[in-house]
Amino acid sequence: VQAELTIGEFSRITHLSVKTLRHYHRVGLLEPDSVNEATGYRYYGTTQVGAAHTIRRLRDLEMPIDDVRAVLAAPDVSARDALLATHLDRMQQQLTQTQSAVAALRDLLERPRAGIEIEHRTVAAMPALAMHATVTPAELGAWWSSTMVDLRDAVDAAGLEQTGPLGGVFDDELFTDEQGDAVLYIPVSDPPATAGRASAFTVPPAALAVATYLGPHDSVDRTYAALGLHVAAQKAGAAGPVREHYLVGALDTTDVAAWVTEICWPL
Amino acid sequence: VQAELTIGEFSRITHLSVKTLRHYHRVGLLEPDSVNEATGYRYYGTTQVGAAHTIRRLRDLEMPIDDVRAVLAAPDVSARDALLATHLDRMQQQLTQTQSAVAALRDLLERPRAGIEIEHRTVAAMPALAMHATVTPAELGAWWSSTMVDLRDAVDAAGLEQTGPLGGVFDDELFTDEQGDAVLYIPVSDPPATAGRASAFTVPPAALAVATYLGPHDSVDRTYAALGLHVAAQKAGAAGPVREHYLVGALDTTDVAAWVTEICWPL
DNA sequence: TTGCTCCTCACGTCACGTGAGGTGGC
DNA sequence: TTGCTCCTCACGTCACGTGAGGTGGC
Repeated sequence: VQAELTIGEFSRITHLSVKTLRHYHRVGLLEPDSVNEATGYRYYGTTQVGAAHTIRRLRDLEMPIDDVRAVLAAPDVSARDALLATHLDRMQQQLTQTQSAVAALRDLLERPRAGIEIEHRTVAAMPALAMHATVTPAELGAWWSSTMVDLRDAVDAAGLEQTGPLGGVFDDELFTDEQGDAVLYIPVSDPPATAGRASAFTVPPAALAVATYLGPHDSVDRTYAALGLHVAAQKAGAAGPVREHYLVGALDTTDVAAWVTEICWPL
Repeated sequence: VQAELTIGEFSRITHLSVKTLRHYHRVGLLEPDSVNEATGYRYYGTTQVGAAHTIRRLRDLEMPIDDVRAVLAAPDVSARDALLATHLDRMQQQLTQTQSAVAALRDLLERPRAGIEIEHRTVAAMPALAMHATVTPAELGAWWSSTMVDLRDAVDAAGLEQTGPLGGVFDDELFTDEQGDAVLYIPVSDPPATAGRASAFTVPPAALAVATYLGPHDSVDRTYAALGLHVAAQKAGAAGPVREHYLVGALDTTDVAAWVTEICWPL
């Protein structure tokens, strides 16, 4: 027979608030050992303290409750550790994003809005090898970083010669709405129909307003704004997806300050 | 006359979603230059792009909207920078907390639950100099760190001699509810009524169950749990606030692994 | 004229916290 | 018996996102 604790006792022992314990019961994360049917009183067993501690630790790390449930239900230590590792990876990514957000803020406040030069350019259709995805704005960053590497590997594996800089084509909806198509491509002279997860793609011809941006990708929105205002001033409506050309990018150097990106707004 | 942009154009230019822009209008964070009364259409001015960028940067750093509003309304650069510095401090604190939460998780998963030794002890009343506060659990950590230093300074400034280790008394409500009284005290033989923000305090006599905890304060809940279960097993109800004695703590060394804390649960 | 853009309104999300109003347990 | 503990239920918080249903602008 195991000792049963009231919710108040269990709260004092685990340092989880009574409201929180009731919430965890409601959502099925931590069910009391027994509940008195007549009174509704919850009774916790002493062996539940360990689970409570695990939950507390994971919630301190802002792991979603559904994921916490999965950790508690993990069949063995290696499955559990895999779930934890995934979450710690996510946290590491967030930290990286926060660091670049701080840098972008500093940049915005300190760097004078340089007069951004805008050039008009007409480009012909161009054969390329590409990877596509329909993503949300939140997913775009992760997709962009990983796909860039995958694409280069696919081009290398197919023994193709790159005939121009890596580029991307992005639906407007990716910025204004919740979902849109994204494409990353590498120009090659004679692309096969498919190469691994990549496939042949023809970058369409277009008239573009182009501005060049130097530095990490996080502050690129300032260049977008300058371009967008320029185009709007010309009363030209939206005429298709925007493009980016990575003249110097993540595949070339880890020094983000050395990155050179062309932003292209269709006319 | 300044060019006016529709919400869709402004969205593409600033990379803020249309839904987000409407939300910012609703809460008065970023009001369109003009709104057509008949149709409700919002029109943004080109000069609002800068504010939009600032908002975006600050929201990327999870600054609450009310604080963002304050930054935008700051009368000068130094006032603005002060607000930003406060937020960056908060973020730094969060980062520190996250790091210790990761350590605490690792500790929980890796360190075998050592058989915690519990001692019963009866203590007499003891004169001390103390600082009090009514705080929420969320505030407790920050209050604890800063007050500890303030209290030591007050004792030093009053030229008093410390007669025992720094200690704390904490209401149960701090763990089970949303608010409670917290006290930090330093035993001294003959305390003045007040010394700076500190005042005389008599640590009440008590019968205590005591366990010693080695290491950073983040994993202290495991010792609380062992003590609480021990006391519950003896069918002794809650008999007043818990106490902590910091035999080795933040005032003594920055090496958190060397900290020694006695946790005292009243009987 | 067509279809694209814009609108409002009510509700959902996430992990709880708040507070009213009431009952059971020691 | 008293008052302390526990209960439910509905709503609030925060920063938006969702989706229905409808209208205006080029």
